[in-house]
Amino acid sequence: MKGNATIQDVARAAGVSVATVSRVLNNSPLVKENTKARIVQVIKELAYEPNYLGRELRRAETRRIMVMTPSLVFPIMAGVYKGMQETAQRHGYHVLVCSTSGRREKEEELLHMLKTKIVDGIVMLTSTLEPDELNQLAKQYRIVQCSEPKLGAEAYCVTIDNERAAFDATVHLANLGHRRIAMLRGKHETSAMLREQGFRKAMAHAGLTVEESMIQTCDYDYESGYASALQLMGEVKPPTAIFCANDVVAFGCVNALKELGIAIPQQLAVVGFDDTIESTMCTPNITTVRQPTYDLGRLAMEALIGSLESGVQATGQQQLEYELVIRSSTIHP
Amino acid sequence: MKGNATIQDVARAAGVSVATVSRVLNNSPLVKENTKARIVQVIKELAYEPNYLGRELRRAETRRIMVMTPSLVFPIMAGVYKGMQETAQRHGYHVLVCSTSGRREKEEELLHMLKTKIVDGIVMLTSTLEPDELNQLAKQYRIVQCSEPKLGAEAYCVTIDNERAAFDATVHLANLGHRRIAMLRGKHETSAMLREQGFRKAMAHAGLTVEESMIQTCDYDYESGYASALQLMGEVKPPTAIFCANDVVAFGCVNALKELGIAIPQQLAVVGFDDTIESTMCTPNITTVRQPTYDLGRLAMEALIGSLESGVQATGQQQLEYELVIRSSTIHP
DNA sequence: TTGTAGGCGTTATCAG
DNA sequence: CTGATAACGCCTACAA
Repeated sequence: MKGNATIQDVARAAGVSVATVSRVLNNSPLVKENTKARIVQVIKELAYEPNYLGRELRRAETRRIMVMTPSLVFPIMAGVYKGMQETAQRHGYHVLVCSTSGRREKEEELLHMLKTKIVDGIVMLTSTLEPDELNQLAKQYRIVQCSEPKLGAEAYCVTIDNERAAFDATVHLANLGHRRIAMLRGKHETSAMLREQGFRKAMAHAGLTVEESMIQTCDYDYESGYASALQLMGEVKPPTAIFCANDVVAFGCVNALKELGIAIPQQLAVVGFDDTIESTMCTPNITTVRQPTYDLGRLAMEALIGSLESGVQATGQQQLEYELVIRSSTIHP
Repeated sequence: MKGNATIQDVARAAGVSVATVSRVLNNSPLVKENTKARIVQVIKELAYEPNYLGRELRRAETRRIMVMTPSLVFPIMAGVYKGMQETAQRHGYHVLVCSTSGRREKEEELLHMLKTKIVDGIVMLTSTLEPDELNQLAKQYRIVQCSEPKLGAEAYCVTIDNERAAFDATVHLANLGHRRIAMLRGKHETSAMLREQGFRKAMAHAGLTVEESMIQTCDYDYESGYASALQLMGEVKPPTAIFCANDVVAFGCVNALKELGIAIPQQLAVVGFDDTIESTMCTPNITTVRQPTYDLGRLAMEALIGSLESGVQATGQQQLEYELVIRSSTIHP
């Protein structure tokens, strides 16, 4: 198996210099139709494709952007990816979605691709970095955050107001007469913390007390929701409502509760987060907080690309509107 | 914002040649501890990171592999990705998972990364290429297929025996006494075709006739399953069992049937495919065909890496064992 | 309109 | 052990 053709081979075969071939490759108008045609012909014959490593090294840019995600299978990401992809494409950039699986080690490996110039910049949907590590990184490399803010980090971030969203969701439950409201929160995410704050404020606002056993930490998956619900219902004074970290967790709760013979929403109400397909797949359908996923992705990408073109790191926070979508897991139709 | 340091800068600052710095970078044993320490120190001070474009251009390899998938959110992929990732890592390769969203145009864009040397090879979980296009490509570039074979393509492929799996699933339904069995099949995938063959053979084997209206084409998502079920039940002689393209589709069916007030499995049985988490989330739990996802990924990756190291394109087919997992969507507990 | 030549950052060969 | 120096494949002044 022979190596592939290079620009030299094309030049030789076409009887021109590499410069002229390069011009054709980049459709410079300075090439005579005649010779251009000949070169195009040779390119086809040799099945020549330019080696981008050479081009990118020379141009000192790859026009590739990495999207760093905690998981390839987070349902909420679908819309975010779309917003990013379409935006990047519009600007002539290519997107690589890479998963850290939530592991620091994997994240460092991915950041390495930024540092070693394999990508021009990164959109972070997750990070295990400390705020000052992130600030340090942002001095030399282009980074923006999306959806999951890092408090104290200066890199641009677009999110919803997680605290207020959680506040609203909790108030919704309180208004329905619930007094013992539990919360299943994520572990390390900033949003998890902000939402807990919102939850606590809403409880106080409604004149309700928060029992610490009613706030549990969970992973963002079905099994975790299932197990946590069993745990909560095993308490001496179980809740009558559960506010979940996301829709899949809520789904897990619902199924656990069903198996316990608990009627939803009559005996117990469940609220999810994100408004992903799972909230509709579940019976009963899940009341949830809808995030503007497409715009989250779009704005993050626009900020990054702007930063790349201007050469100055993007900063600041931006908050988009969310919507509480009420379904039958909290209100009996 | 100044450009980042290069190997030259390091060499200058450390008072050595670039060659020596390069040796340190690649931990050659030929460097005196002394000078090595000094260089390492300078590297740290300058926050120097090698530019991989330069390295890869020189080495003529990137040690990156692309995994081309139809969708980032296909649940079945989770295990496949894992098998690939771990295998690649073990061999010192890096994996990029890229989605075509099922679009030819996007696929070509990704193949471009192969042709332009941004990745060393590709594992295809999907393709819109014709067999001979694929064969042509495999002459110049390293490609393997996983899970979704392209009939007539010579590139290595690892799968399960889709026809036999569908045969078994259908026989399972026939053995339960079902005579009007419907099938929701995928659109373009080879596996969809093979499974239809298996379905038809099983029907014949059980002495049952296949009515063409009982074989419907669908997308691999929830909504499609939901809509298809409604469609099937609207036929003059609706089925008493439905064999679905995957678990999410089966989930959609189940929910549609529930809304129609049809009892599962008493009045109608449902079989899924893949044994993803959704088959357990659904009530009732879904009978399904479990694929050896991890090994599918692992073997595909091993074949590709072997091909990369040997320089000769991998060929041949490999079939792994599957398992029919029987749950309550077909048999009342 | 085309060619020459230098350089992007790295590694590898070959002397010393 | 270390240092020049020539690639790797491409782009782009600058010349012609």
